[in-house]
Amino acid sequence: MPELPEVEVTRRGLADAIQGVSIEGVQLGKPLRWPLGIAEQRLLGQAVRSLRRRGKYLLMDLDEGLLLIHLGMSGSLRFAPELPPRGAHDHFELRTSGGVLRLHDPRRFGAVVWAEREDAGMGLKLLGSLGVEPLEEGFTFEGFWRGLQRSRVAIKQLLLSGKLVVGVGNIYASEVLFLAGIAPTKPARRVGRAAAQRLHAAIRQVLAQAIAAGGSTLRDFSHVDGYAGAFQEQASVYDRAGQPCRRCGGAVAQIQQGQRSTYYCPRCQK
DNA sequence: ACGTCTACCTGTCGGC
DNA sequence: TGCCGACAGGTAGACG
Repeated sequence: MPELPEVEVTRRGLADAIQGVSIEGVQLGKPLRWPLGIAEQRLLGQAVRSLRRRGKYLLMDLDEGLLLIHLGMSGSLRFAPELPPRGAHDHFELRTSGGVLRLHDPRRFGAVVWAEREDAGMGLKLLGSLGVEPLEEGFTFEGFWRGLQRSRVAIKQLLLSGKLVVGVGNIYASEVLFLAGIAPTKPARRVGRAAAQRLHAAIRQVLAQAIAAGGSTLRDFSHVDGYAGAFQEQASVYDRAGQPCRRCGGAVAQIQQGQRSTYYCPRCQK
């Protein structure tokens, strides 16, 4: 579920409501990817100051330190005055003065980790080597171009790695390469300047559009999968193996790259 | 430093 | 209907 757009949509949906609430209780379910890293007691009484995002991590600033929240493959967050009784896959919960924040994550690849600061200790470990934010000023074409030229890996895998630019997950990697007309297997350093410009623009465009679409379908957080459904109806190639390319009519191909599925149109992407 | 692979976990779906 | 393998939106950490 969560690539950058979903995480950002989640952030926007929660930020205003959660700002200023104070933590009154902490409930843990089964272990997530890492331990919380702080005694639960120390969170009690702390106020939530803001909710930010870095890559696919949510950063919840507290009076002391911050919580890094990652949704992994299957995580979703809800925040409401009251929630139904906790289920088998609800593995983290904060009871606050303004409602209950709950992480639902069946596969438990997600994480909630406390860090004293975002640029030290666990914060640095998790956030320190992330690439630039695709929707911020720092994502310049020249920087992107230099990054492409430094890498010999297939362009799809470079995008997915998050080392150059964060937030492009497995769905959007296929989608942006289709939009830019670049074969996913092409070594990054072999992508030409004009194609790189198309790709740079496609990344911004696709992610921004997805956020806008997610914002409209996920606004009330009652149907958690609303966004994924909406996006996949308009996907150009993702999960469309064998179906006609929307541009040329040829069959969409599916291959494996680094144990992940990639979809593309062999005729439109060179 | 770079590229590749493994591991973590549960649910779902297609084929037999 | 039931079982079984393949696969799923991520990424740190280990290894060569």
